[in-house]
Amino acid sequence: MPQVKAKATRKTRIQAQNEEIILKAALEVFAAYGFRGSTVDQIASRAGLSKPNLLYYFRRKDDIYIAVLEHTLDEWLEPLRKLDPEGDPINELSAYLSSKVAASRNNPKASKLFANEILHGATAIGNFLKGPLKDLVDAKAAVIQGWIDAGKLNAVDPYHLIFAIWATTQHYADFDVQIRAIMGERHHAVAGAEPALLTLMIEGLRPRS
Amino acid sequence: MPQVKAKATRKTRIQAQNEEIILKAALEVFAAYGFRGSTVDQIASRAGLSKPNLLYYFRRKDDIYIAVLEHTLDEWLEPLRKLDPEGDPINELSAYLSSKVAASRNNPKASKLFANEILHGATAIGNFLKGPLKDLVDAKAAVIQGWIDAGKLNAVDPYHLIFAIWATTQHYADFDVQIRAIMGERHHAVAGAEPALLTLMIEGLRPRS
DNA sequence: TCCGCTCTTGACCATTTGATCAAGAATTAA
DNA sequence: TTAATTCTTGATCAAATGGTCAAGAGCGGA
Repeated sequence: MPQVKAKATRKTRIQAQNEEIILKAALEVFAAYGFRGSTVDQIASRAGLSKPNLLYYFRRKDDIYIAVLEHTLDEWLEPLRKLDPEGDPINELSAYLSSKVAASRNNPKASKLFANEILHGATAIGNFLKGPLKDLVDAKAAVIQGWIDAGKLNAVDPYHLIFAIWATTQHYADFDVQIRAIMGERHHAVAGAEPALLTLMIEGLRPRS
Repeated sequence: MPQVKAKATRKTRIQAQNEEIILKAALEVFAAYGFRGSTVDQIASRAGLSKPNLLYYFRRKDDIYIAVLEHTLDEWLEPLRKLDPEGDPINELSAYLSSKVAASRNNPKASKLFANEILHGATAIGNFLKGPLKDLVDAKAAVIQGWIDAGKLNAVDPYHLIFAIWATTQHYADFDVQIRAIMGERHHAVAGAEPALLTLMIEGLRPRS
């Protein structure tokens, strides 16, 4: 599997338009069935194009997949970037958690796409994980550690804290089928998730006397 | 995709032995590549059998998959079953979290298998989710709510609390590639996860004066 | 209008893969 | 030992699928 890589060419109007349609269709299909489980025909069909026509814009199935990932990686990092070292720790982390819950609700397909990719070894975004993502997490973990050292937060390993926020919030997108099976369709599970997670992570389970 | 269903027939020694070998091989392959991404040849090869021979024991690829799921579902529920209404709430929930962390470390393949299955719509275990799993979660959520009503726990929706424990602990199995990319191979991430998650969920982030 | 370039597609190909089958080898019960 | 049953596999099939190609349709700038 080739790695995500930047690419730039001039584009026709039709080109830009069709590529957008294709990427949208591909995100839906890849998110639902994974890379191996998706077929070029499926994507073409959902995009309203013939298979050869789709392959005119993206010569290989891999290329479509890479393009979809590229298209979504940046916005995925955005919430964490906003964590402000100057802000109030509790407020900042609450805001981060809230924005991740919102992302799971507003863009569950992106979450599922990444979950699939990572679950299967992250062959396409390995460099992204070890590069930009690691760098960002290292930086923000240092910020959190600073807050802890200043006595503004309980001592919780910053990396595991970040993982916990990722895990709990993305869970509502990735495992929605399980959540709906347990809570029923009508409970709007994601809506209740935000206050529950905020209370849990900020106040903890042990009652404050 | 057919549903998980019980089945009983008398078994030869060779039969029992080969079925065990096959299920072990199938778990490894399905966990790594998902249902669609795995091939019968792969499983047969890893089991040390020819493809027709494997298909002599399980007539369809679906049957192997179902059998692997069946084989793992029960033990997956076990930790939650042990949550004791008579015990101390903090101790009970700590023990549950710890046992889930241990499960992620000791049997990451089972975790990945389920993650894959649910991520793709849980077509094979839908009835399991809506039946036994939901029943168990409902029961244990009631227990937790009882603890909250008795003032022994902060008021956190029990369902979301259970989801949070699932999400955070299984994350270390399902997203291990991402965690290793960020923390490096040598950090033994899962080892550090347990104390971090315990502190986070029990004490919370806000310092207790 | 005209010409070159972009876009579209039906037909087709090669490979992969789930599944079958007949025939022979190994095992078991008498 | 023998006969029935179970187990094993090489050869093979049909369907699905990623990808190609040549030929024609459509578009845009001169």
